Amino acid sequence: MRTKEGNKEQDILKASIRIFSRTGYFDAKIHKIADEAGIASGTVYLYFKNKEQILIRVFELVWKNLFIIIEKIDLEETEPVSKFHRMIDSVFDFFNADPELATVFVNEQHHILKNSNKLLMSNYKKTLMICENVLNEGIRCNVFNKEIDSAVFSSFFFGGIRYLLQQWAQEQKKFGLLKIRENIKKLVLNGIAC
Amino acid sequence: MRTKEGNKEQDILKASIRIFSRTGYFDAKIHKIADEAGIASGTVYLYFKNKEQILIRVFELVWKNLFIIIEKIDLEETEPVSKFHRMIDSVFDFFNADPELATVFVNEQHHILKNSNKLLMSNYKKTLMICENVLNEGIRCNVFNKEIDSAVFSSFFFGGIRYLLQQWAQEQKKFGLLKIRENIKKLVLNGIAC
DNA sequence: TCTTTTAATGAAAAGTGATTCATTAATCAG
DNA sequence: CTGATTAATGAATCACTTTTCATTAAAAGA
Repeated sequence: MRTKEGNKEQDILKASIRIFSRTGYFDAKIHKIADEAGIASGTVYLYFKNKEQILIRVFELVWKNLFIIIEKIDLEETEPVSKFHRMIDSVFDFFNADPELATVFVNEQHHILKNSNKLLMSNYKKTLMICENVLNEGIRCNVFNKEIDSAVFSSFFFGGIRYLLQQWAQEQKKFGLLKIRENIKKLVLNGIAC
Repeated sequence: MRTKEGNKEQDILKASIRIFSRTGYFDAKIHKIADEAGIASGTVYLYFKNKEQILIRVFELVWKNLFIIIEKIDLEETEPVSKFHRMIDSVFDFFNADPELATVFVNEQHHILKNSNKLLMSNYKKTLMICENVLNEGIRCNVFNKEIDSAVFSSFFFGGIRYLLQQWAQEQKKFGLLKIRENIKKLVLNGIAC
């Protein structure tokens, strides 16, 4: 019998991320993705049920990886402030390694949240929960301000990082991610007031 | 001759915001928008060249209004910190008045930035510029931290607010916008560290 | 080598929804 | 009341993409 050569599923995912980041999900045509992956358009359907499943798969993988990263840090560190530092560093490292993935992650999130699947949402929520807990831990230990609401903080924080990543990945890339990272840490920990 | 009754352009815009916020731009069908506006689908094309122009119009109006609001404050206040407070308050007030608009604004921004038009971009950039200048002013007056990069700050700040608005407008609405607003001010000005 | 089995292809079908435009409705001026 | 003018309609068209599937290609085992 004929055997599969290479890993077409991987190829399709990689090609999709490239095309999605360039044109956005809805302007991304299966035909283009297939071209980019070096296969025929019909072949895509041997590996994915439909176009939407490709996007869902991308997000599944992202949130699975983010969860693994964040959970590891949560278990390894004890101090809320150290957790905070390492979590930011590693999220930035993760996206730094793949700017196109960052763009897709940022831009298509709302589409995903509508048509969410359970596996994905579970990792998404678990990850956000860990972050919220870090803040609550810090408040208990008296290293974080009692008056900050952890839910509001998490949303603001994630949203801010999302947008910065978008800016960085999409066009400018003027400022390095390292500088961004340090600025955020400073801003969040100490505020902007002198 | 027959005369126009009511303001169908307004009706279409209002209906579009409702439909866009509910389903997202790409799943929003002209047919549905027409239904919601109480007109026939063909009528939409008497007022807008195509579907995309409706979305662009929505963003034009938002950024025009935001610019007016922000510029007014910038001219009226002298103190960077007071500017900061009033700007946040009024942006929140603006979206508080129309949660559906907030959702569209947050979710479809990336689509707009791709197919941008000049008028829109001009107000968008001018508004962001004012905000960046407020920070720079503050740094000069020694009320804001010298080590914060104003471009990074602006992006983070806007992104954070965008995401919070989305969370608030879309589903939960558990936390009131007022509480969110105060939390953000505190967080940004003083950070989370004790 | 020949058969079997699975992989891959890409032309064509099916579906979709944006947009057009011939037609109808309403209003006004004379 | 009639003709002229503009507004509105919505069925039909058109453009376009996803998805299917009959066909072909490649590999493995006999």
